[in-house]
Amino acid sequence: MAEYNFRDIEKKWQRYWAENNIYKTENTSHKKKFYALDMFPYPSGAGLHVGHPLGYIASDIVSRYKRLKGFNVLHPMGFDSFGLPAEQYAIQTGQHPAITTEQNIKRYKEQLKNIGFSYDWSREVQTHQPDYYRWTQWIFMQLFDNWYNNDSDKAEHIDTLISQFEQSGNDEVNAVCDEDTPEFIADQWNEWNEEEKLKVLLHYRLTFPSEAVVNWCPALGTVLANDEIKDGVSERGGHAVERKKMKQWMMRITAYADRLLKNLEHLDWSEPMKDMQTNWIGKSYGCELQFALSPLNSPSPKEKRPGGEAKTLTAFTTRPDTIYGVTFMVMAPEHEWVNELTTSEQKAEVIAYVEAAKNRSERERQTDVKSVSGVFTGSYAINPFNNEPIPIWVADYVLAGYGTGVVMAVPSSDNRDYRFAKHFDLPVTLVIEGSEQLDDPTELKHGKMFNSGILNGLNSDEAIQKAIQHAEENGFGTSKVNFRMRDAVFSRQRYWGEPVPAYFKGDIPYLVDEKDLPLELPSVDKYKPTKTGDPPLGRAANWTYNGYPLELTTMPGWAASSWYFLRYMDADNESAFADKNITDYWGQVDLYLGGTEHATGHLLYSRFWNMFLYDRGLISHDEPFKKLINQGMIQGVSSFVYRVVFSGDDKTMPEVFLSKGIVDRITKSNLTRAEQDIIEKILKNELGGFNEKHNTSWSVENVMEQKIIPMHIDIGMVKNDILDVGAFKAWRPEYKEAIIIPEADKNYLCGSEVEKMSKSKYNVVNPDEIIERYGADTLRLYEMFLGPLEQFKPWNTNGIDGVFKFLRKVWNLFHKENGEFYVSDTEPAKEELKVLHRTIKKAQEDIERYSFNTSVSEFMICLNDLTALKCNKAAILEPLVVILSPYAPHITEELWHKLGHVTSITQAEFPGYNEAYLVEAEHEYPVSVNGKMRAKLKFPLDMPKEDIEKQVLEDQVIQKWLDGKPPKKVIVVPKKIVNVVV
RNA sequence: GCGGAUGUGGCGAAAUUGGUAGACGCACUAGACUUAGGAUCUAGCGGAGCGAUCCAUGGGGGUUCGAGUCCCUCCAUCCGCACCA
Repeated sequence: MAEYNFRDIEKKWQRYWAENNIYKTENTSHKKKFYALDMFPYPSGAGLHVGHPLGYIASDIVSRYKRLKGFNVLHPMGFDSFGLPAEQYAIQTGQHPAITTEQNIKRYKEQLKNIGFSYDWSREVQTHQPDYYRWTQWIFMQLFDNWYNNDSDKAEHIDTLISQFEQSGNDEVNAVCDEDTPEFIADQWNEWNEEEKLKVLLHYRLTFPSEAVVNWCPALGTVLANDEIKDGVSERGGHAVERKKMKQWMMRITAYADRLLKNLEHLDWSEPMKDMQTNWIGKSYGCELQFALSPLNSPSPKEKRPGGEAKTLTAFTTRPDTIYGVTFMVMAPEHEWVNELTTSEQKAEVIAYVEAAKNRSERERQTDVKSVSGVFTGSYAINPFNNEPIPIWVADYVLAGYGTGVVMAVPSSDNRDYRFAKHFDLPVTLVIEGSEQLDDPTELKHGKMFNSGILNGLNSDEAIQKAIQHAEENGFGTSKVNFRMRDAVFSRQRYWGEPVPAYFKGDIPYLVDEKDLPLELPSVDKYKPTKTGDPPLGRAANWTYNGYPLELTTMPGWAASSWYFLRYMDADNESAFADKNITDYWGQVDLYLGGTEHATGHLLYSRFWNMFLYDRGLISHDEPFKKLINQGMIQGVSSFVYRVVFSGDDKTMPEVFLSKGIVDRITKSNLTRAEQDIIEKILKNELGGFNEKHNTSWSVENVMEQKIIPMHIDIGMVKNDILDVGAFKAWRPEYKEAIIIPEADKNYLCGSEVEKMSKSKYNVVNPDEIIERYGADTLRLYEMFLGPLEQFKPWNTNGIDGVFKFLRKVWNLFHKENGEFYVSDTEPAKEELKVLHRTIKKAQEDIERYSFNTSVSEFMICLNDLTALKCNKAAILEPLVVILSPYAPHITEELWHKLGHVTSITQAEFPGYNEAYLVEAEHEYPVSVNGKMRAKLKFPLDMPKEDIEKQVLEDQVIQKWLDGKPPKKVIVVPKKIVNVVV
């Protein structure tokens, strides 16, 4: 048999592609463009595992396919190279993070090149390089110099705002700004000095420094974004996170909340992904209602509050229709009026509660959502609809950061309010008809209102409208839209990130001059925070600008990744982040591939920045990613051994490992007497030796009394769940003398579990191993064959032989025993052409709908058919090689050249299929009676329905099933089925 | 709690608008060639039955001549958000 020597073939073509710049893409072309993009990786020290290339292979297939279809394809790759792991390594070793980062990048690139991707490496970006982050800093500066005008509904340069201030103050300015922005008139503005003016402008800038409550992670010494936290601990490392007030740079992403939401409609993204972003933005319609305050400690509405001023408490609600059901109000413990509204009698209790709430970490608050707690302030507010007094409480189920931090509690329709009312024995007023019949009235959300004054008889939706209208007319409420999304914190107390190009004169931030970009990372002696708690940049000597101190925090990870897709278009540009003509040519990313984990991080921030650049006329599309596909994660299959854990800290304890079967039976306590004897015998034996050597006196009883815990071990030591005991004992010095208790058949059985692939779980499968053994083409085909792209699936190599065999058979069909290439020049038979055109059609349709697994199957069927026909004709092979090339570029390139084509396959054309070969003159119809298949009959395709019906009814088999009865009707579906209805 | 997804042989999975369920591959069984090779080829492979045939797409119900596919309901698993008023 001829040898399919994938190693030589793959090396040969990878070199050829590189030397001849086969995949270099031009920025101008008469061809239509196609932009296929992968989410660029963070180059971690562990290298690529088999999960990473899944999406890369899919996008590479699409890229190669599109090239063959005559598109000018942009298919780049780069590295998101600022990040925490490199920094932590730097802290431990003192080595500059750039060194590790660049080593890792080198390794990643080697691995990527081995798989045979068709990237244009001349466009590579590395976000930690000054020539890249120079533009990240530049975009930051643009954001600083812009404000959001609600009237034009876009970002505008700050100068337009200043000129409005000069003419008419900020009364008529409709901008997105801070809540505490002062009101002023033109005269005031014009009298202010520069410092005062700049201070006011900070309320409007799209990026600005601010005192913000942030997620501070003491263990990492940095601030984390909400999406970097999972279950109250940091996503990386699982360290505790606490709430802390700190000076931070912020990004006014909330200005874009509405557009980020609305644009989702037009994006070709999966529904779950859109839902995730929709929920994250969390738009809710409702109104703010003002509740006048009663005099302290008095439920009477009549008297005026001491001090005269009629203060009101504002609450946000989505259900103003239930206003007559309000029986109390609740403020967040952090609310600024808590003190003021607390009566002297309640003071002690309230202060204690607020203190306790403050000290409760976010984590505790989150995990403990069930328990009800709160305290009465002693004050009352007035329901503006019926002038009833309502007691004001403080409770931590109300969040300070959402709405106004005050809730009008309607225990009859909100479950949390209901539980609160039950717990503190507060009244419940029903307002929706039918809720009186329920144990829990809050289960009925909508219906006809009653007990509700002016809203009586209306249904909920009408009542909401009426209530808002009533409140607006009487001046105690306005309709209001609320968002769950907050402004994004843009500061990290780290070294390994982009320096923020801003310096301070006193409190006022100024931008560095554009000509001084990039503002390069300074060198520091250590990568830790300073003794005074400043970020690492505080260690840099002369970290100043014109004598003023520069910002010490660096940018978060999402800064660089929010615009890298634009840099690929024009990666070497030194005078702009990218040339407008070029970004106009490439436009949107036509296909973006990456994981779901970026739904509320990267994919939201990059839409925000892109939209901002669009507003400023710097690019021509307001959405960066037209089509998004989320490839599923490839999980690892971890192996476990079961370790007996001795209580206490005795250094002389033996290491004992029990086989899985034994553990299972011990935990179910149905170990048979015989089995127990065997275990005890082995243990006794082994322990004897151990005791003798270490002069200890462990007994079988000692061991059997201990806890057993599963422990991850390297999957390389396990085959078919059976442990290689020798390898295990050699794995770690402490296991050299381990006592291994196997099953009755002398094998030690390991447990297994499907988990995320990670170094710490010892379950990482490296693609290099697969390539070494089967070749890159097999790896590519196999990853696609594994199942639907978007699905999560554990890695297993069980089926990889089938894919490898397929490639070898392709090879063998066109080679003699001695390895000589041979194809026949004879005209292909009709049957052979049919096989070919069916495959072209299927493969094309499958790629177009991103169903790569089915197209691999189609290739296999094609090969089986050709083998059966003994077809090795050049006229069949040539188009076949082209359609297979996106999947297995190396072997097909080799065959292409053997056919005598001198150029690379990239310049070939994807062949069209010919319907004529697919249409059969006769079609075999399954014939069913009442839906059950009973016979197969052949009819010419153009035979009229009536004739088919007639012949079907005359058929003996069908007559048998009709059993003499005449049929009610006959349904003929062309090219599908004939169904006789009795 | 809210939102979303998935459920088909021993396994990974096909079935594009309702139309022969299980394509293709793995594993397994038998045979051939060879003869101690993890090679290749041929055949079989959801369950029951000698068979015609019957039963099978998480469970139950419905629409239809016909349902893996559409509707209702329940169950299980996974993911996202989580006291958002």
